Amino acid sequence: MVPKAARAASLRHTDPGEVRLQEALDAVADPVRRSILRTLAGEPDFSRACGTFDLPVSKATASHHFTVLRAAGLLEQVDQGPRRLNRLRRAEFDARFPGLLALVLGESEGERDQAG
Amino acid sequence: MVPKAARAASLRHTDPGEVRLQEALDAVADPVRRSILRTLAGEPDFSRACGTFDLPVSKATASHHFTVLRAAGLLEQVDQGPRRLNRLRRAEFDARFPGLLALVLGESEGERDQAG
DNA sequence: AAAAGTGTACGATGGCAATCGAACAGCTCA
DNA sequence: TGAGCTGTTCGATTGCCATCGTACACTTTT
Repeated sequence: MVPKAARAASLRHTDPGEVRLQEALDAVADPVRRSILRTLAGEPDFSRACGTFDLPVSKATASHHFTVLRAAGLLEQVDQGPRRLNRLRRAEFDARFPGLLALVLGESEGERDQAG
Repeated sequence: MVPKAARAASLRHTDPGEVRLQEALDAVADPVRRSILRTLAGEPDFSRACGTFDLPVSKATASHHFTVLRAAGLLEQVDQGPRRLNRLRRAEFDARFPGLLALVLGESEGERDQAG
């Protein structure tokens, strides 16, 4: 039998070292994506599947955000059965863009409210 | 005669300490604005008027970008005759968002090319 | 096989920000 | 006062991105 095209085929990771500042800033400029990063930062690596995040958007939109974050070198994903587990690429990303991730993770709740 | 409403009336500066991360990232995520910041970083304070920047946009659009940067606490402007001189608020902004400005200023030409 | 659960792909839509030209407002100098 | 310069404001346009629902793909379990 022919090996299955494994769902993981769509899992292309970007080396943080090859990410341009433009892409990194675009990724991090979205509040939903920053929320994902913060949640991830508070949990052990690969302990959170995409569907376990409490996000104010649809499943399709959430999936899109995870794709953007992965493409920006901000997270690594591995498939585990039907789930896709996530890891924040702290060290690698910080090496490429020192301080940027720290700003996102340090963002307090008070600084977030008022949209706009 | 009634004192003129002085052109400077439109010059509202934002204290970098009160800028939210969302606003800072939005400001810095635009390539034209980053170009302004980099140019400014290479010149003495208040030595550059808005019109002296080599930007790929119209006068009206450039004016808009300066307004956004000022509102984000990234620059200080003073009127000198018909000109508006600019100063990069390095220390203040860096105190509020450590490392962010450094990333922008450190962005090399090669990293900028390829749009997208 | 079928059902239930997780996530992606696709096509369409809406809103917002960047952009522009033209008009306006100050300043300086003749 | 008028001309020339600098920069802002205004209204309109455009392009892009976040968003959505639906359909599909894969996995696990029954």
